[in-house]
Amino acid sequence: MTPAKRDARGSLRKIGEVAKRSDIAVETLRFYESRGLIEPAGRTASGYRLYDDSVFERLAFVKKSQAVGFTLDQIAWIIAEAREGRRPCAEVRKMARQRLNELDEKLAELRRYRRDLKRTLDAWDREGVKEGMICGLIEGLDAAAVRPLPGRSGRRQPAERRKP
Amino acid sequence: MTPAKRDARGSLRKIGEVAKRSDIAVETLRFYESRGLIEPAGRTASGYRLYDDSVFERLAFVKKSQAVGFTLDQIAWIIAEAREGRRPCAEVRKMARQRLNELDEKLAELRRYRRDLKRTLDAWDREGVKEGMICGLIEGLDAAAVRPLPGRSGRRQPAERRKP
DNA sequence: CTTGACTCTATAGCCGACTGTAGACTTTAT
DNA sequence: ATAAAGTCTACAGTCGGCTATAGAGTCAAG
Repeated sequence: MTPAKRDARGSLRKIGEVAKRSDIAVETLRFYESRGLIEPAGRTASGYRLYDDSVFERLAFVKKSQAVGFTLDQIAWIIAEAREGRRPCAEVRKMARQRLNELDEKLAELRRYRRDLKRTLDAWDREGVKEGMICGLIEGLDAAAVRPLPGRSGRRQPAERRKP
Repeated sequence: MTPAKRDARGSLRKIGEVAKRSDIAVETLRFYESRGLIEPAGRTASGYRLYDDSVFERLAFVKKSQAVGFTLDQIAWIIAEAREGRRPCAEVRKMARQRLNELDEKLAELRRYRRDLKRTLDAWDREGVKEGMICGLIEGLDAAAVRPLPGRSGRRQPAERRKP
């Protein structure tokens, strides 16, 4: 009745191998567990996590959900629902639709920023440095451009897995 | 020789008034000072900050710079340069160009996310719920969509200035 | 003259998704 | 048998831009 190693063919893997195969850092896997996204099939006597291959499907689900922009909390919620036998399709659809709207808003916003910045740069190219506080570059901006800018912060590039 | 109140017509303002006029919270103004973005013209004997009207131009500069996507550190650097008599035009231009590129990349990325999500939602509409792990919604995503998504985190809506 | 609004400094917390550290233990390879 | 590599828990730190709190002092109106 050892909970771990219940099937020799099923090849249970330790966290390091899961990390390599999924290209997700070991610490991130443990972090995902703490957020309710994954769970090991069992543990060794000494406490090492053991995963069966379903973890890869689960991780793919997490990644794809992230790719469309769901937060880890949302993903954890969906998984929890599913584990309790519910299929939260209606809610997931609603979330997806809402996400689509957010994406559209963000796109519109970014396009505005781009347009303003381009305009400013072009003006500089045409007219050279103007009188102005610092270089006439930014001061020439449309006042309407004065809004907060999204998409700069937190989440930066996954930061190059170091291979020791 | 009182450093503060050096010109009666110039009307020095305390931080609360600057906050109201610029619609930037008092705490944020102090925070900006700590980041080298603004500085009071002087202080009262009791230590209250006093600003002259140039602070509004400065704040506009900060806001506009933020609007095109510069970080506070970059803005502080530009200001510091200018204060030392340099006009860092070349660098500012370079920063602006780079920011334009970043903006373009981010736009392309977001468009991909939008396209993938739309595709998934449309497929659902046409074909209904398919067999799949949770709802067939996310699982149906193109594997190519599996990339990190920007623009969700940290910076959320400026959070409705409370008016007491 | 009191009360309440304002200001001060210093410091901690928040959001999201990790990333890194310390210190102890286990497993694997030589 | 030993050393290197892997794993464990628990918790702090990162990024950017604020936002909030505590505790004390200051100022203006009634």
